[in-house]
Amino acid sequence: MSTRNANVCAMRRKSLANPISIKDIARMADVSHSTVSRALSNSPMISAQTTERIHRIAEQSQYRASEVARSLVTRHTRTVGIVVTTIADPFAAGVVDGIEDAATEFGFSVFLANSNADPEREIRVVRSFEERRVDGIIVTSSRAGAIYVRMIGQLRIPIVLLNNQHPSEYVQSVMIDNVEASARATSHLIELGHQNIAYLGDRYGEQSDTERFSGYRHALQAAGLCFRPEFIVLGDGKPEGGMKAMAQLLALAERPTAVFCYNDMSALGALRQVRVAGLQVPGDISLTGFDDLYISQYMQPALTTLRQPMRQMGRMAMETLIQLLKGSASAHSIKVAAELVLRESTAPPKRRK
Amino acid sequence: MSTRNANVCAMRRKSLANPISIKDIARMADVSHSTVSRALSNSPMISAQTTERIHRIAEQSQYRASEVARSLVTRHTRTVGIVVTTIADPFAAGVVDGIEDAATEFGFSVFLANSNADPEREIRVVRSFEERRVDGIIVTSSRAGAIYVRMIGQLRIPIVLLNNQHPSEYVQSVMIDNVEASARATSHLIELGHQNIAYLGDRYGEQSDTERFSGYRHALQAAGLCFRPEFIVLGDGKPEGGMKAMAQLLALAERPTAVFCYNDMSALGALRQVRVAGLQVPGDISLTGFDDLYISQYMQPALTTLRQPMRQMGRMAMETLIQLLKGSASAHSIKVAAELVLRESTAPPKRRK
DNA sequence: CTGAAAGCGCTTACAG
DNA sequence: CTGAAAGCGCTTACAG
Repeated sequence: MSTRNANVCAMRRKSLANPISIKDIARMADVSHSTVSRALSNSPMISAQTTERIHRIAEQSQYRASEVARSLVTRHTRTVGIVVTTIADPFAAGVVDGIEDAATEFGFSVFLANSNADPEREIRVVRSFEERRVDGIIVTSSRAGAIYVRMIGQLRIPIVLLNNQHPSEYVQSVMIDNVEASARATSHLIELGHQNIAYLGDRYGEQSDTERFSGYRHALQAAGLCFRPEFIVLGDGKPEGGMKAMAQLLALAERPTAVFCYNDMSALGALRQVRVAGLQVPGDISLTGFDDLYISQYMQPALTTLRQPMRQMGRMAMETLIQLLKGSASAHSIKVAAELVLRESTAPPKRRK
Repeated sequence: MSTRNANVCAMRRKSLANPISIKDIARMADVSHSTVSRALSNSPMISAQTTERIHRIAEQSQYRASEVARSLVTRHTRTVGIVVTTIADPFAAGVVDGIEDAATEFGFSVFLANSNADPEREIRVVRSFEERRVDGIIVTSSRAGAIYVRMIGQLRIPIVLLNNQHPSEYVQSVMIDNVEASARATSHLIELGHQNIAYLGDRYGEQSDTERFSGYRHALQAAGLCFRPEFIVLGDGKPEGGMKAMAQLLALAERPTAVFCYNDMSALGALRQVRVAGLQVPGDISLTGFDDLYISQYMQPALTTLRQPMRQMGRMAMETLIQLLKGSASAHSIKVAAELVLRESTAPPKRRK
């Protein structure tokens, strides 16, 4: 680098690194920096006149108060840390959208971090949030085990878990009511006249899978329908796995007439596989999903599914956190009900027995 | 609240607000806090012995260095602010995923904020980022006008724009090459034998729409095909608008045999509308999209589209920012090529003229 | 109503 | 190799 370039760089760096401070504007206004600080926060201690004058000067000189300096003395940062598996997952994105909305409303900024489903990375992320001195943490759909939850319980930072594995009793959480919802969707299928209903689950042993499966079984049992092990088939929560699992179902001597899918992504794959096999939904097979992703209403046929109110859930998590920060006691665990959204992918079976 | 509760709250607050500091561990180790600071950053000035001892003590006492205090003295925060329209948009989510990945790699944390396409809110967001003293800002797909871009150009914080309206020459940017890509997709349709190709655009006057339309026209012109105004129809970038726009096309006396859609979401709606009309894709009409969202490969039929490498683009934006921070000059504007992904939604027209 | 002083938790010259 | 001192940009008792 030439000397001239080096100089330019140095100048540039300097200008970048030295925003104007409270002292600068104190000098301009010919008052102490305490007065500036008070005026800028509209303290009643300062005369209306000086307050206004200082505001004007601050405005003109494009002054931006340093939140980092302020945080050091106030001992809070007005930030939240959010950890998601990956923000590319539409469910996570919906939740974060809701959190961000509420956070902004309360004057908080949000740190976002992906765990990539890697427990070690998740721990590093939480650690970095501690160092950033976030006021609170929200973790979404973490699969990190019970050990980790205990660790997190010992955290000195308030935390709220959203749709997490093993929320434990030590932390606040907001969870979708999986078993109730799944039972409802299964009952819907039964009421339509289906007797051979399959469950297309998730092979990764998610707690949500266990719960949804449980709701499915309850509904079957309540209706006096027998449980058929060959109707239980496992995907991976994504279209790819849904296709493979559906292929297994289609290969059966006696095919189910309806399939309850673990989530919408699985249902998308299942639907595709049915088509590949030259069959129709819901003509030959009815399909239900879980989540109600934005695209599900545009699937062909539009998907009947259980709607998780992602944005509201995110909002609730943020609001719970705010309560925690204020020290007011609030519900330990919020269960939210999914809404059954009836669309085109479910219909009565072709021939009743 | 009872007195007892109040006490509990006070204790709790205290424990939350007072993490252990460098002074505490200095006391434990019986050294000065300067020594602790140096040992913790593995300064060669400190003996291996003391360094190790201090590390052990810090570990045991769960010490977490305060990034906020550190930031105050080092004058950088190792944070980036990202502004997206809404993180619920799958394109934004993909980009943020890439940014986050690269950021973590470089030891940066990311602040995320939604602008909700509201210029005022966008300005507030940027302002809050300034106060947070972020080291840099990345703005994705902002529609905020040229005035705003100028304002942002005067910002003392390095900024990089991704797929933005009017990037201007004052700021770094990474942009998809819309016109080249669109021309390629249109040419693909032409090579298949289509002569009546419609353009289903976006009514909000996005620059990307203008550019994609331009690529479409270039390709038509290069092939000597005449441009038909009635084949230009406007959606809203979402399935809903795609449906309506496609309905207009289907109502035409002479229907197009292929439709180039502004983006995948529009194509999803268009596809649905074709189905509603009892027609087939690609049998009766070929369809192409833009983006290659995750779901596009699972559409029925799988969508032929132009792939924007969202994660890589996010990564590039972050890397550009890092370069900027290091003061090294880098390309002003990076143009990235979209990849034409051939799938099932395009085929030769039924009857050639 | 205003100012001087102390302090938040670090880093980093400056001494020794 | 280690420590005392100054300072980053704020807020907030304490005086006047």
